[in-house]
Amino acid sequence: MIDYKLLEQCPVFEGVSESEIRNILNGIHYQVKKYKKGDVVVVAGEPVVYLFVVLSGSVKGEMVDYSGKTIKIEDIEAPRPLATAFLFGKRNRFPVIVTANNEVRMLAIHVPEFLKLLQNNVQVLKNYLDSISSRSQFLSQKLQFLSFKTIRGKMAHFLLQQAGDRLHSFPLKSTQQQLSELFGVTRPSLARVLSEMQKEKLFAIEKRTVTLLDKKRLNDILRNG
Amino acid sequence: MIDYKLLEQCPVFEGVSESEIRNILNGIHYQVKKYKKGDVVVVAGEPVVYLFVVLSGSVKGEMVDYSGKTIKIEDIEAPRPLATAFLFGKRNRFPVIVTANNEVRMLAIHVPEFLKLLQNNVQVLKNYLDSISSRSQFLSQKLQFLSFKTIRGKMAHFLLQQAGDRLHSFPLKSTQQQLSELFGVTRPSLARVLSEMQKEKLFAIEKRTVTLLDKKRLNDILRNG
DNA sequence: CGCTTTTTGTAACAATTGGTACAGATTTAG
DNA sequence: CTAAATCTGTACCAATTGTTACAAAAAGCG
Repeated sequence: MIDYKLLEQCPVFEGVSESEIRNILNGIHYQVKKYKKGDVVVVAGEPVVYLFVVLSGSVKGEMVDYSGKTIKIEDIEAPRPLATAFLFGKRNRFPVIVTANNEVRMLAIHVPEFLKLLQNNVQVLKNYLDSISSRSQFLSQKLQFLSFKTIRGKMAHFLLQQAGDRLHSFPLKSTQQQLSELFGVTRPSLARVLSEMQKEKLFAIEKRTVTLLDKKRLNDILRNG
Repeated sequence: MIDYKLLEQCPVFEGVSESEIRNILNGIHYQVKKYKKGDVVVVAGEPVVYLFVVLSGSVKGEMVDYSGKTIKIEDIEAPRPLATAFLFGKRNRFPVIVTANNEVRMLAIHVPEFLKLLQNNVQVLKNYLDSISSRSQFLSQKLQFLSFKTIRGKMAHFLLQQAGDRLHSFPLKSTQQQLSELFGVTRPSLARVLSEMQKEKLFAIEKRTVTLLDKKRLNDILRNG
């Protein structure tokens, strides 16, 4: 049996009532697949032909390197869906190998059937579009961030973005350690750059409060490094 | 008048015949907006409420920095659509300011209307899903690529990916210059690393043909740098 | 308040990459 | 085939970041 109540929590079915979900699923073809602990659900590189939703239990996604070793990426528990960003598009193949952590049941909807579902239910369509769009927008912002090569550039970008409409001063929520992880650099390297930039009167940090002193030059850094 | 024939070339309407496009558009509300050279079509940060498609003329997208200066990002000519990745999702705001390069006519479909269109026409739905999914997949791959910090890491990743199932040898399509741009590094830096890695017998390049000599160590580089 | 833990500032040296320049090799165009 | 254009290999030094280590400052806690 399918726990329709639980599926209300699934991003794809968000805002759809238990009874509606029941109706929706009755209108299309789907399967419930069962896996035992250790079973391979999908292999990396395999084309995505089903929308999988974990109904009970949990699975793990692992990257496979070229020598065959695997590194765990994430756990996916009920009622989350699998690889929603890879149902369509040119490279619609699983980026990871998925295996069952324990006794697992999965809802499997064939992609053409899912397309029908999208056409028959606006809420699901909106959910799905929001989901993959948000992901894309997140990636896009992340990428923009990484496009600044120097720590100076990342810091200038970060500060100007945080400042936003606030005039010059705003509180800094994260520690140097957290910031350095966000930037993907080491903590001492970040501290050194912070120190240099403050000596140059670009900004001042006092008691976790940032005051921008020279927005013009901070902007120049974004362009010229 | 709308040039329906031209819209066949638009990614959103790909595979849909001229007459069908006419029918589709007759079934929904839309506007044709006109702009003169220099007119601002949308401002960066503004919520995206219309799907815009350039019907004639061209527009340009520009980034606005924090001091108000703009940098041109791209030109969009008929019959291309605008900001398709930002119609939905949490941050559905224009990332750029769009202004007309010349006399421009734009097809403007309100997002709720576009949702109807997606429900009424499978081909358009598939086109749109493919389009934003491909974009997301592209960004994802780009990010994974950038996650390798050293040139060695990027090179190892690139070679192993290119190799794929091919055993050890494969032709190198791009020049060092192109590769260095893909990696976001300078050409001499790439050449130096290539030279070092070949001295270490990791691989050999001869006449644009790559031969992998030590896949095991290339994999180690991916993990440990 | 006093103690512990976390955060920050800083230094010295190593590793990596960038910038620039130039000569030889290769490819392309005519 | 020859000349021009492009690509490649390499060297040198500057700039940036990583690594490791340690002490001072700040924050959290009983």
